Amino acid sequence: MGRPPCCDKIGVKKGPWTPEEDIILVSYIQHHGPGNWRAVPSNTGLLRCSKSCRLRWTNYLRPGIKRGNFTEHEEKMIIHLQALLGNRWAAIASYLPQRTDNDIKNYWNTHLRKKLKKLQGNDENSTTSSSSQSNFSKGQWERRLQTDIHMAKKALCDALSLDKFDHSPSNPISPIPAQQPVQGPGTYASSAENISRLLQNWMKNSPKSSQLSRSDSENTQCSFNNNPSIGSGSSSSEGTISATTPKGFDSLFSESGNDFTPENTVIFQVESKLNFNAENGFLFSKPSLEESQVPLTLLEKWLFDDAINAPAQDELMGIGMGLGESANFF
DNA sequence: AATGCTCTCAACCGCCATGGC
DNA sequence: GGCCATGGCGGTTGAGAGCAT
Repeated sequence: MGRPPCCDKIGVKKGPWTPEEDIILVSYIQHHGPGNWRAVPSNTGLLRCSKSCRLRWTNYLRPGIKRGNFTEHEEKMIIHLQALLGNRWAAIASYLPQRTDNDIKNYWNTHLRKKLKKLQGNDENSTTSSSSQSNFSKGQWERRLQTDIHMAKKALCDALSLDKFDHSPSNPISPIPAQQPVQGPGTYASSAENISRLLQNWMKNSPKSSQLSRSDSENTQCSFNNNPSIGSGSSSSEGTISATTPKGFDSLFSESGNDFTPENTVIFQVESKLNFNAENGFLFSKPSLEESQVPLTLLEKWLFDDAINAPAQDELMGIGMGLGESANFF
């Protein structure tokens, strides 16, 4: 017998999501939080399979997702990380806040791979199918580990400079080192604007606009009302910062979503290596890579000691293989 | 204006990992 | 330890938009 489908295909809708479906999904998650995807279709009445709901949320509806053109910095990051990690898009995405693995994968396949190919063609380097990949097999796990260690060091170094961190509510996601702030709706999915409009009325009647403080096993949360709760992500490196906003649910998609009051809640998805904790400052969280096998506390201590002795620097672009490739690329 | 081609990216599919029983 | 349900990930597809002819 073959493996049963993830959901029975009868009566399951496929294809593009409508704004109405998006609203239903978002409002459900607003109340229940992401997770238990199996229950989502039955609880919401959506004629979608659980996987589809999860994908729609993680790749499109989730707040904090940056859309639109990739910056040069992001391009470099992707190229370099791809050289180091291969096509492990989820791992790469964990280093690029606000970008989904799907986005990165698409961008790689449609833009960067082409660019690199072209570049390699100019170099008349006959090692097609990306020389980085052919080299990649050698010492693969060492490089991965090295990458993670360097990233972890960098994150820790950033964490050490606590005074640099802006705790003001107007900067809720500043733990993301040297990254752009969470984008407003301008860069949010265009359909979100439709949703936002549709939600205007919905919000007015919304009962006590959805508190999102939840014990979500998937995400690490910290609230900005001095009630931080740090959870341990079971499988994701993403952290979720839930903060309050006067704009209510609408602020998920509004420009001024960074204002906070205790009345309403907005979630910012922060794919950061750091979790802010009002009590401890920062908690270091391991990268989402499965290769982080060392118990975190030991690694933490080691990294911490090392970070103190080593000057903080932007090591990411200068480590591992493929650096020259990346550098020459631009 | 019509047609065909190319490109983009949201969504799907299938496999694997994990956790609970 | 085996089975099952569920979530996560990477590869792939296909609809639609944009562009060229």
